[in-house]
Amino acid sequence: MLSNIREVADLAGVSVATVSRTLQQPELVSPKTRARVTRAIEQLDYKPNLMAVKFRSGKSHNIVVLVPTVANVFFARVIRGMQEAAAAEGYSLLLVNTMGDNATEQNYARMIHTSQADGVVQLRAFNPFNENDVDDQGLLPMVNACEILDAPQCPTVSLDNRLAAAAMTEHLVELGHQHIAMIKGPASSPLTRERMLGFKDALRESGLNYCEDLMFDGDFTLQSGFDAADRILSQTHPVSAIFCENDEMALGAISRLKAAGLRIPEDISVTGFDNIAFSNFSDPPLTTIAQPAEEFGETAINLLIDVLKGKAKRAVKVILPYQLIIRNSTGPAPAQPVNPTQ
Amino acid sequence: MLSNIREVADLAGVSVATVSRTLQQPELVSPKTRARVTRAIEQLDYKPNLMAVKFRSGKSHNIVVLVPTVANVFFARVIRGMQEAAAAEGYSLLLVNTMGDNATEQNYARMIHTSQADGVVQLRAFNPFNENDVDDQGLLPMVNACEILDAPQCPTVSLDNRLAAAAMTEHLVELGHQHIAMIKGPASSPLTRERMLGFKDALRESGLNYCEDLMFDGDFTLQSGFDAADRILSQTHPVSAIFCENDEMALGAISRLKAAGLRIPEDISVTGFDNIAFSNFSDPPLTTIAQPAEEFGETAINLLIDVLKGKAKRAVKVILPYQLIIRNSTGPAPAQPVNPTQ
DNA sequence: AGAAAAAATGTAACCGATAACATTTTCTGA
DNA sequence: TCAGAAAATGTTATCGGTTACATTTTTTCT
Repeated sequence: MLSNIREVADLAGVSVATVSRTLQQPELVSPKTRARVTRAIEQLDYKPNLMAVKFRSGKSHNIVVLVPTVANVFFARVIRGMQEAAAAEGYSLLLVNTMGDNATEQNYARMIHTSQADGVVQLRAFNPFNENDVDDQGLLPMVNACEILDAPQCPTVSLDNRLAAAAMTEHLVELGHQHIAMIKGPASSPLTRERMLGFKDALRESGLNYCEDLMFDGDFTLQSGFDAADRILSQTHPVSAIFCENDEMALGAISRLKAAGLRIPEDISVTGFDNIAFSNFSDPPLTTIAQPAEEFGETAINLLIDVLKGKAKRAVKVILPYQLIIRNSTGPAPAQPVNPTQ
Repeated sequence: MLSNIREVADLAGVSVATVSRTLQQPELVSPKTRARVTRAIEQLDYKPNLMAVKFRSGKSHNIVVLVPTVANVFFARVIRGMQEAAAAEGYSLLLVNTMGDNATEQNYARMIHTSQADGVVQLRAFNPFNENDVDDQGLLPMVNACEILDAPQCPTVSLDNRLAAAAMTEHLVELGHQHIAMIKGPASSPLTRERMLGFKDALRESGLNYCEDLMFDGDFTLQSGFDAADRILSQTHPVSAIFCENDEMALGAISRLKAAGLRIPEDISVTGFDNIAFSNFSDPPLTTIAQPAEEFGETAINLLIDVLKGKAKRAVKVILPYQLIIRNSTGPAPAQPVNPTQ
């Protein structure tokens, strides 16, 4: 059924080497034999066994992608970008849903040691490798995307989250907001820390006080945004705006705020981060920070391939641009901020 | 750096076969030698080269997953289910974003011929194989999930879309709706046809007329739902409810309807399909059909592994249950249906 | 104890391609 | 025309495991 290179060689009346060359370096084969071989290949519908090629070459042309969860809309876009870049270079993606589990990540990163994959793209700021895994250039076969992992041995593609968060905060401050709550991502995510720092930066620059009581925990899901808004409503500090660390939490929060009869943005402003498709169709459409998600994926893959090909001499850090998208979930601060216990 | 089986054999003072057996069928090796080998493996930190194993065994333990687009929230959940089932059985997923392109799908399905993958999970109703690809049981190394592909040679896991659509329609009819528009998916999707048939079934049973003019095309994206609603608003037939073939289009439609000043469900009811997370946090929360997305993925993978292991004697068709989830996007039909040109 | 059976281990072919090296063929130029 | 260079092609070891088969060791039973 499946023919191999020997059958092709026999049918074409040449040696296996000639068949291999016809496929790999056709310029080394004379036109006539090349034609004979090509015809034999077609006749037998020969397809090289890529497992054999990969085994022999020691290159699997597979890339492990460690994603906290594919259910996240932003990551879905990043993955799409990776897909395309990888396909263009002849690489396949082995997608792993890590659910944020370090042990799982280390497990899968080990696929490199078993030659199942050549490299890893990590979407979380966790390093599943150790010093022994660096190559001759001193680089890890890994690229870190979206979140910043403090590993000098690997290229990173990210966004200046601190600056972006500051820009968003300034937008709120300009609208007159003085009581801004924040719904954060999990504490384990450096992204959360960066965005919080940007938030603080902007408050300080504006002469506003940072209030620890107005920081609420979330986990980037709709439900967690909903729950955090619930907690915001049941505490005593005044609040006129909520800065959410991603769009999903913002949409969840809006859902809860509306259920409480609050109008957005008249009573309270809400902002997101990521600019997922839903944020443009919500009521109201969400003010958010656009990230070039597909480009994140694309860049990550290309950087990794550079490392794998030994083209990268040192770990570059790529910072992609963000964009503040102002829609209708933010408006002028109300005369009287929301404060349920008043 | 990376040690191979021969080094382990040398260190343990046994033959390579014994090392291999220690790993594959330990019961064939005496406890003492097994211990010696195990110690050598640890000392050398030996990891079998899985590319070699896969090549030799002819089984890649890879599964190609053809997804129209990972950006679709429903598919993201299905993929998560597949991930887990695959990992549990030692398989890896090669995810391919086909963007609905037949040529791309055939290309990637070909990974089976090049021994890069053992099987395919197809989330679209397109068969990238031909009759030659069936195994000795007469089965294709493929499982069809979500949409029903009319291929008797491959297992299918789906939902009774026709029945579910009918149930949803009945719900609207019971609320008194007599002018129901439908926003469909792409005509190329059999799912669209099934849901439309269910819609028609229910109308007929209720003695209502089916009106071709109230069928609108979409492509399962938010934007297409928005656009379709726009078209609904600019035509002349009265409409009191819109049945959308998925949640994303429903949310897009709601966005457009609200922009026109319509209240949901007081002026017009809207329904979705899939029960994605967003549908529970929208304003209003969406009445929809819940599908067990993760279970789809899980079942698909398990069926495929059965086929690959030769355990499946014939192509089974699994029908998973749906559930009508009634939220606040549907309500009693208004006295006067929406009809902008009136 | 010794033969037969069972268990443990070893030897080496093999999977399918690649590529180093060897050999043959074709081309070039005096 | 013929030596030498260049081009084309062939031969074969090799990648790292698995496994059929051969051989050796241990156990069992009379």
